[in-house]
Parts: sequence; structure tokens; C-alpha cells
Amino acid sequence: MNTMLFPESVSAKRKQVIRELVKGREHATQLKFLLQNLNGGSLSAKEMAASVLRSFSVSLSVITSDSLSEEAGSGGGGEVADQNHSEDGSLVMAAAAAASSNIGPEDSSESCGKRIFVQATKDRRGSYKRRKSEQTRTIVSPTTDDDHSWRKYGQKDILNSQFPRSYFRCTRKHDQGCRANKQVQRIQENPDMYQITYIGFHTCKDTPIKAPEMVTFSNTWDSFLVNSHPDSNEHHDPIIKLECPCSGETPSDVTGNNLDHSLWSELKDFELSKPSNIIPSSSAVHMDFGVLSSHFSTDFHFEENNLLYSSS
DNA sequence: CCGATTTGACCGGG
DNA sequence: CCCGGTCAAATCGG
Repeated sequence: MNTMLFPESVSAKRKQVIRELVKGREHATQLKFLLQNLNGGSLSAKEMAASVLRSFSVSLSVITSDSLSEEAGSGGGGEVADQNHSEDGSLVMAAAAAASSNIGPEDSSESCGKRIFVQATKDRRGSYKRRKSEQTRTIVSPTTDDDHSWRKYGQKDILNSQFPRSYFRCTRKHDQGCRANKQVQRIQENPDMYQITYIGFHTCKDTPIKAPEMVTFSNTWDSFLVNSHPDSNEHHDPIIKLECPCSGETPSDVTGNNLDHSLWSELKDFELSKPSNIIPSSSAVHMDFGVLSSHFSTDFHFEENNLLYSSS
């Protein structure tokens, strides 16, 4: 995992860099914001601001995920768990939190009918296999909808999160043995948005896809990238992260360019190496690429390019 | 009636 | 033991 030498100076410098990046990103956020409010302001300026913002975000994600694993390794860290709340999160999210309206399927009511079934019986449930690492994509979106039908099978309160996490599996699990799962959790700093994690791919045939906006990669779970603008009515930029299973251990170095390269190729490999009973041109394969390609061609494609280059 | 949701118990890794 | 993920009985609701 951690191949870096001299952890101290590196992590000190890294912290400094992170601090600067956070600051820069915030300024970019504000700039973008200003440009948005000058309605009709030059498009290229907006794009430029968005592009700068994106660069900061991506850089931060790469750097912090790296430092996270580093600190985890040394064991001295302490509150690594809280990660980067501090500066960026609070500023950006504050206003949004105030406006929180209750959307969403879960939460809702609870304290109505209390049922008392104390089952003394040892409800032996057959032992089940815990899901190993599967391909995982995490997106942040204002809606939990997508074009698949899901069946909720659980909900849990998560430590340090004020919102519960809901667990879904594909409705076609038993019909067609589809292995896709999904977890949904409201984002605490911005309750209008959901963090949605897709685990595994659909092998059922169903019509998928609704386009997410932006794809980025990460080898950890840090989610601070979620920066949205409180009052702008514009759609927020959902962010997708991919995690590659690669047998648990991250392959040696975690430098930006390699990260992109390896993940891209792994993604492609993964997509192409579908179960053999599925023909490459089938809808299932098509769909997964559809997410990526159709999307780039819409409004964010320039940012996409920027993304790819910025971290290499 | 039957599929979806709710919700506490169970499971297993760290 | 704790915590997150899953199971499945009870319940909901079309």
C-alpha cells in the first residue's frame, strides 16, 4: 500500500499542499458562483472557473486519499475518520443545510405501531456469504432514482452519520440472478443530496441509465468532493467515483497518472469481460459504457477532458 | 392475494 | 465487542 519514504516531511508538505488546494478550490467556487450570478456572463469564463474548480477537487481527492492510507498505516492518526470536514465543507454546506426539506423515501415516520415480538426462538438464519470486494461506483446525486427497479432489504444507522443508510438489491435478483446492489445515504452536510453506491453490475436486462454527470476515480472512500452551491438553482455536479476491487491491496504506487491509467484500463477490461453468456453487444454491456460516453458528449465533456489531464 | 417495505436479529470482519 | 451488511417475520398497500 504505502510505498512512500520519509513519511514525516512528505506528510507535512502534503498537508500544506492540501491546505492551499482547499483554499484555491474555495476561491474557485466563489468565482464560479460570481460568474453564475452575472447571468449571461461569458460562458467560457464559467467554464474556466468550473475547470479550475474541478482541478482542485481532483487534486485534493488524489492527495487526501493517499494521505489517508498513509496515516492509517502508521496508526498514530487518531481522528482520520473525520477527515476533511473542516474548511471547505462547512463553508459550502452551511446554507444548504438550513434549507433542508424532507425529500426521500426513507426516514419518514416510525413511532406509530409498536409491535412486541420478543422472539426467544433462535432464529437461526443460514449463514451467508459476505460480499467480497466488487466493483463499486459511488455517485452523488439529488435524486435516488435511476432506471432500474430496486428492492429495499435493509436500513442501518451509521456511526457518525445523522442519516441512515438504505440497502437495495436489484428486483431481478431472483428472476435473473442479477447481482447488482445499491446503497443510499443522505449527505449530512447537504441533505438534498444522496450518496449512492452501486455494487456490482446488472446482469439482468432492464433499461438502464440516466446519466450522471461526471466521473472521477478514487481508491478510497473519501467523499469530501461534494461541493455544491447552496443557493444556485443550477443542478449540482454529481460526482462518480470508481473503486476497483483488485484483490484488496492497492497495487503499489498511487500517483495520479498511474491511477488514471490503471483504472481506466481496468474499467474497460472489466466492462468487456462480462459473463460469457452475454454477448458483447447486448444491452448490459452497452449500458455501462453508455453511462460514460453518452455523458461526456452532453454538457460536461470539456470538463471531462480537463479531468483526465489534470491529474496526470 | 402478493410483492414491497419495515425493522430487529443475526452474521462476520476488524 | 462493535459496526456495517444481510436476513426474514411482520406489516403495508395496491
